[in-house]
Amino acid sequence: MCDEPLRDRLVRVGVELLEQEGLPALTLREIARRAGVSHGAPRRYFPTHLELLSAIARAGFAQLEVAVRPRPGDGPRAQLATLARGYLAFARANPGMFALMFRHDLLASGHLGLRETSLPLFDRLVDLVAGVGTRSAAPPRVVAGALWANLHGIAQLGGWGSLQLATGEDDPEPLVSAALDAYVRG
Amino acid sequence: MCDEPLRDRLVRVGVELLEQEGLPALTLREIARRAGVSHGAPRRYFPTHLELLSAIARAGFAQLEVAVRPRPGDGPRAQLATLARGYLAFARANPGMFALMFRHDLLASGHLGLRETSLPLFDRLVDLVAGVGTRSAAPPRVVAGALWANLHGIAQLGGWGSLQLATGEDDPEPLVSAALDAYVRG
DNA sequence: TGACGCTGTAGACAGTGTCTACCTACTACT
DNA sequence: AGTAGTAGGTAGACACTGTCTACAGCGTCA
Repeated sequence: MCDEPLRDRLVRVGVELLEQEGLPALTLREIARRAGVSHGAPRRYFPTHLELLSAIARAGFAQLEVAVRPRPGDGPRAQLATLARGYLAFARANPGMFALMFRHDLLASGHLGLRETSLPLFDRLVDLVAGVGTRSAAPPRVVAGALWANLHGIAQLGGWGSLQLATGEDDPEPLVSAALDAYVRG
Repeated sequence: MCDEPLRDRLVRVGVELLEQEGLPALTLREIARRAGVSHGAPRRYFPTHLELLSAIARAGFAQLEVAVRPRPGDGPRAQLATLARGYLAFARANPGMFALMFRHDLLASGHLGLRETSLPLFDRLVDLVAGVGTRSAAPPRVVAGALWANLHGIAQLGGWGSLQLATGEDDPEPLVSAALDAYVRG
């Protein structure tokens, strides 16, 4: 039962460690320790710490993809709302993973798999925005970019309490509704 | 001419180092080296690395306040545009500083001076939003929060090229215009 | 003169990521 | 069957980090 490949085990242990202890605890040596191997072992599969973190982040993008998956039968507007609220809910439920996923200084930039997972997601957002119809003359791709940035900003600023402090509102939901209302037709 | 207090010199050297070498280079020991003192000296003024980084970030917020200062004689709409574009321009011109300012895990949370500088700035945004008039029924404070999150998301995602990759547009200006149009009256 | 703070030095410590030499078990070939 | 080769993991060194503690130089004031 212990025949799980070390490569997979390292990523799995990393995800767990990230959930339990947060991003600063996600050191190469601690991951190796929890996986029950020496600190040099990960090097066999991940030449550098960044590559291991990138693999963990890629697992996070896969989780995110599930979190924003539309429910069957929903129209474009409902799918868009699901995507937006799913994005925020994911960031709220997995703060460490969300922080890692967008810490580009920690990730091997251009790493295969990261852009592969996130770009199709954005394309889906573009399609939904185009399907619902925008309020501005800008092309759907630009509106989708602005909307994504808006959701991401809410997640980011909300994640460390800045938005709560500024607006006096603890729930990010009004902001999400405002963003959706601002960009797409009701 | 060398009578600049070490405390100020450390912050100044830190700001320069951040501009020149980026956030990862901003170690306590390197700052001390460039300030020409031993690595233990900063401890006299900043008990921990986080406190020194917080002081540097506070200098950054002061710079930001200047960057978004409205031009005299402008109406609320123009002031709002100046604030939005100034925020983006600052993030673009000072990527390292911008990254530090919002790396809450690196900053001493609740550090005096950080919230003191950023909250009045947000209040100004609220006033401008209220002055111009919003497109939604949400209170100005919520709209201002959503708009801030939007600008911040554009700055963040644009900073590492994700938005350019997604939208195919290199200039964030269309996104800023879209955000302003989406939230406030033209 | 002598005690006392203030300011900075120097070294130790545990922890990190990376690198290199080695060791072992298994595979494949002659 | 015997042996060479290799994949997979170990162990230790290295330079670097932030923190801590003991100590030295210096001015001030009683």
